[in-house]
Amino acid sequence: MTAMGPTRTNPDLSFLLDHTSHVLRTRMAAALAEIGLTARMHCVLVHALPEERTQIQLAEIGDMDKTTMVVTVDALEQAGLAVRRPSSTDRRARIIAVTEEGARVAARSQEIVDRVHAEALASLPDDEREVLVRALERLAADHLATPVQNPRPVRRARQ
Amino acid sequence: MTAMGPTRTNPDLSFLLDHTSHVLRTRMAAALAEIGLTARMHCVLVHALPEERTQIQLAEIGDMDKTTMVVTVDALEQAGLAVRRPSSTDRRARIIAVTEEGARVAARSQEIVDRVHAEALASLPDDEREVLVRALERLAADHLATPVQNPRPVRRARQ
DNA sequence: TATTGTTATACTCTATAACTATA
DNA sequence: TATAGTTATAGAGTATAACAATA
Repeated sequence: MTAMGPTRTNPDLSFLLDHTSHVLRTRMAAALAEIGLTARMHCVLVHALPEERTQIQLAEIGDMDKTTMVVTVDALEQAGLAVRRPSSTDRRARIIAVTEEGARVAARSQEIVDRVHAEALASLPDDEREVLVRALERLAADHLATPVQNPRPVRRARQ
Repeated sequence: MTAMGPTRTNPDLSFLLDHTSHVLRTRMAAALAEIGLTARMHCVLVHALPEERTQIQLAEIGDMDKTTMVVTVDALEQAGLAVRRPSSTDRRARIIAVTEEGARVAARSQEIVDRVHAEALASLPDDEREVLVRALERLAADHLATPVQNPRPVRRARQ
């Protein structure tokens, strides 16, 4: 959200992407909160629904750490939307099984997500809408596909 | 970075904006780190340069908290790029004055910012590039102008 | 030895609260 | 009373380390 410079000839792509993604995220969080979900809970729910998937597989899909997945699945279990089931093929792994209530909620949350996206896109002229999505998909697939590794802080062993 | 759903008919605008803004941010951080700057330091530097501005004014421009501005200005002072000067009109306020070295660095950092943006935009076809920027500007100005206030956690007084 | 999931916690980031000096 | 800037720190988020069970 930091304005990267006052130049008017060069569009501030950083600001535009940061601002729009941030505001859309707040809108999405508010809309999903109405049915008691976070974006992560929604993500896990909809990807656990069509196929038997383990926590690690769901973590990869949602680009979460496995420890973040633990708390997300905890929240889904507490809400009665999913349960951990032992995998039949790997006794270390847990399948995340969506409950009936979870499936109903997932349908509603996907409607909410689609509606929030559609509302944003509907605010654009038809021609801009299509090109925006195509250009973002191109950036995400090519030039802005992979994060650059920035130097991380060291982490000491726990006492 | 959480995929919002598997629907192929509805583009996942959340993912596209989150992913592209995140990756661009890592590229920008890496590029600016080569001359010892963070994005915030760059932002304060370039906006302090053309005009006498106080910390509060710079905080508003960069959408930072005033406490975040304190540490950012601390970093600029330690790097010898800016100094705090008392305002001649308000003895509470501090003008952030950019040093000569700071002005040189600001010119270089603005080049870096423009280059990183230009590289991203150059990866798109000409027609997509223009429309992408126009559509993002429209979203940032209209439908995605203002963050929605999500319920905040309470904060107790310190002991 | 490597991997899944878990717990505990170190670390960062952000912003609130409290404070001083001044308006 | 309100505001600019500062300090201290609460709280959230994230991710690393260590571990148990299993591959």
